[in-house]
Amino acid sequence: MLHPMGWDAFGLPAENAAIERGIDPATWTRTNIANMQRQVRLMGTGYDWSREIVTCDPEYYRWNQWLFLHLYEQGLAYKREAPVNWCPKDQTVLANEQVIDGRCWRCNSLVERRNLAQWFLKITAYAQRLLDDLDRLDGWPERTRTMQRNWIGRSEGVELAFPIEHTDASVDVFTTRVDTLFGATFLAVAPEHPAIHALRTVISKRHAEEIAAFAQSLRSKSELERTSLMEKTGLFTGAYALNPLSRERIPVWVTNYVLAEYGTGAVMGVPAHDERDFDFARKHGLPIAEVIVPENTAPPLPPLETAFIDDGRLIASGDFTGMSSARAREAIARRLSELGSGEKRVRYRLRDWLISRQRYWGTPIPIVYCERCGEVPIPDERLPVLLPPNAPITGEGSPLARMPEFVDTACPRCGGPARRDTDTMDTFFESSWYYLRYLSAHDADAPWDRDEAARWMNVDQYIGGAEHAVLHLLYSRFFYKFFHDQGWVAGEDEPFRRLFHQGLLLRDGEKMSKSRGNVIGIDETAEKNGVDAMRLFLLYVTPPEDTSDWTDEGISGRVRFLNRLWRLCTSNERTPRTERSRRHGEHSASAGQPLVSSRATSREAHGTLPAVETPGEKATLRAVHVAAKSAIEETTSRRFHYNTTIARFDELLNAISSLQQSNPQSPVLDYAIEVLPLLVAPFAPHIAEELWHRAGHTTSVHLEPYLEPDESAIAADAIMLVVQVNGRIRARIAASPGLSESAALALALADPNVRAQLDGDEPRKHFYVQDKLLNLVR
RNA sequence: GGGGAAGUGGCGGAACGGUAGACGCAGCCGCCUCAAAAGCGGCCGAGGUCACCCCUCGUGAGGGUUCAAAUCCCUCCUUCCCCA
Repeated sequence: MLHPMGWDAFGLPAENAAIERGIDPATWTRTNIANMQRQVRLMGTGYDWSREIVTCDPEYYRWNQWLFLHLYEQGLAYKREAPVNWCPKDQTVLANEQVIDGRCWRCNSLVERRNLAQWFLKITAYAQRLLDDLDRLDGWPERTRTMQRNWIGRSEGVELAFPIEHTDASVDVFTTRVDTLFGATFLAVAPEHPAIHALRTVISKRHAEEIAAFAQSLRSKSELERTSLMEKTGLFTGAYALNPLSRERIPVWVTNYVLAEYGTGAVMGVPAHDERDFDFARKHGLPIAEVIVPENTAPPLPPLETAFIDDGRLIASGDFTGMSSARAREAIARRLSELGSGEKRVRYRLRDWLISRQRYWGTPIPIVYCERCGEVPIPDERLPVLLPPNAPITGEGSPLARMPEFVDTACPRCGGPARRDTDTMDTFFESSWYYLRYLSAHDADAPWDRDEAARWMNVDQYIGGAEHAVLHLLYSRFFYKFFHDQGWVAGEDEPFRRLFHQGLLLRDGEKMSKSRGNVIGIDETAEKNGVDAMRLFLLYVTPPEDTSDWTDEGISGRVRFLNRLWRLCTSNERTPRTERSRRHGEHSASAGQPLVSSRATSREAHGTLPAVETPGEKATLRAVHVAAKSAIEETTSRRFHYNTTIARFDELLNAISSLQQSNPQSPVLDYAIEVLPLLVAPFAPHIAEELWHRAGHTTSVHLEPYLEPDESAIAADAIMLVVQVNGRIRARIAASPGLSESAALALALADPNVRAQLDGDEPRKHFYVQDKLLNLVR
């Protein structure tokens, strides 16, 4: 098993520390990593630190650059102009989540949308594969797969052209509901749509000015505002388009709810059968033409109160009248294709991944701009392009752009003067492939070794927050498919076989955060309660997929558990080991040796079970093996509900306590106490190791095979048969296991309360669950 | 607005169609102690004159499927998440 640890170290927090407190991002990051690493180790985790990676280390990010260049070579990394969120004061782009109510999250100035040349990765080239392969990821939570499906957003429809009257121009629209084409009563285009330019010849100066002002007023609005929050508004352009099939003349409007960068930037307005178009048409007095009616509807039709968006049967649609929506979609698509006016198309909601950041603390993009050769990639052997130290980080504009010693360089192709790209990469770039770097953490010649990748990949169990469902987890899948296509990884082209989302840890019902001041100090809490108690508590409060709430009272229960464990194990030391061994010679290897010893397998090592005579002994032996079984099952099933396993440990201590009182000389007591450290070792590693050594062992408990649950110890030697009459419990009868159906029936019918409930009747039917329950039906 | 998940004692949670509330926290009673803490033992969903028998009700609300439902299905309410 490979269980490594590393640090996702580039990104904004380090840069903000530099801006706010003047600390060098590299120093700040190193200090934090050192402290966090110390705390991770303090918690008694078992990572392979020889494979530790740090993404801001040049030895790591040079491979970011290397991968970028290979993507570039394949045409999967490209630069183009794109509208971005731009803060005019800070002179930088902002991510969507950094724009709050249209304003910069930091300086509160109004954010503009600007066209800037940006680097993109062509994730859309993998859209269909990313979608299809979700079906195979059955080790992933269904909700995560659904989210990715929705994010990719495949839709099948028709792209068709509406010619603009009196011009050579036409406007393309995409629709999944081409069956409603005869109901189009207007054409809605984004105010930034390039066709607006072509309309110049047919629209008046007054209209043109209004449209320009309208576009300007929407410039700063985020997508969310325009499509959902704002009222749907628009302006008539003065131009008309022609419906390609009906040849009907429909007005062209600009609207705020159609986005230029989305789809074709224009939609056909069908008010009768689309809610947004319905609202818009009502507001602006546009006609509402019904062309789809529910099956079995006879005219006359009542006027529509809302849009009818379901499939139905076509009316008032020329040759297509009478067809079902499904048939009409096919027929109309075919006709449009014959006319050369449109084609069936598949579109995805997924957009290419914008990776440019005008920030300092990230991987420099390994491209230079040469006066003579243009855009030139840095050759592999000249990597890495190092991030220069002492950057002027002020929070305003790109720091790298203001560093001539970084920007001015020589063209790797012609040697002439050239300028470096001053953008850095989105930090999701490095997190999309780090899992492969663990395999060859110190390889100076390649990002990872192909043989190692063939041996280890893919990741058997991946654990991460649900907030990455459509970010990190989608990008990683895209990268891995690219690696697979390059032949760099073998086997399946999916990186993570099984995925588990852990929940958050809250405090007082709120997310722990420095600004709320409710963070628990790991050092102080460990000092006060001990690391083992912290570990047990975290596992015990909640199943790991749920959000947990840290409480100081809650942890006291685990402290008590550890104290009990300690007392039980150490009190037994009063009896000299040799004496005990002589007394219980049947299950100890030789006098003076621990009952449990280090051997190759659990079966050999933890060997023979002690003889059981009393119910208390049976219960204790059973509790030992039930606990072991729980620990193993929660692990192998990948359910990880160790809260139930720890409850089994509580029960075990309860059983041992009472056995200790009733039968202090019992060999089962010795056995249980011997294996206790072994059982709790993965959960409370420190106390387990100490108790293990105190019990006379000289090797680590953590190198020992886990206790193999013994089914004969788990099997109950007495059962309680629950007898129901008509589904209600009427008796509990003690019996021996292996009770036959007829014997169970006889026992039940002999019970006075059962007889009373049957009131002299014979049960008509009965249902028997072996050794558990008998339900009699009157 | 659409999609998804979840609602169980005072609290965190068990119970993957078969004894609802395991285990812990908090609380109450007792033992120990000069006393307290710790520890140990007991009680702890609601109700019927707790007689440690037995009965009734009870897993957000209402309906359904089933011999049997916290669990499966439908409607509604609430909360959270994702998307618009």
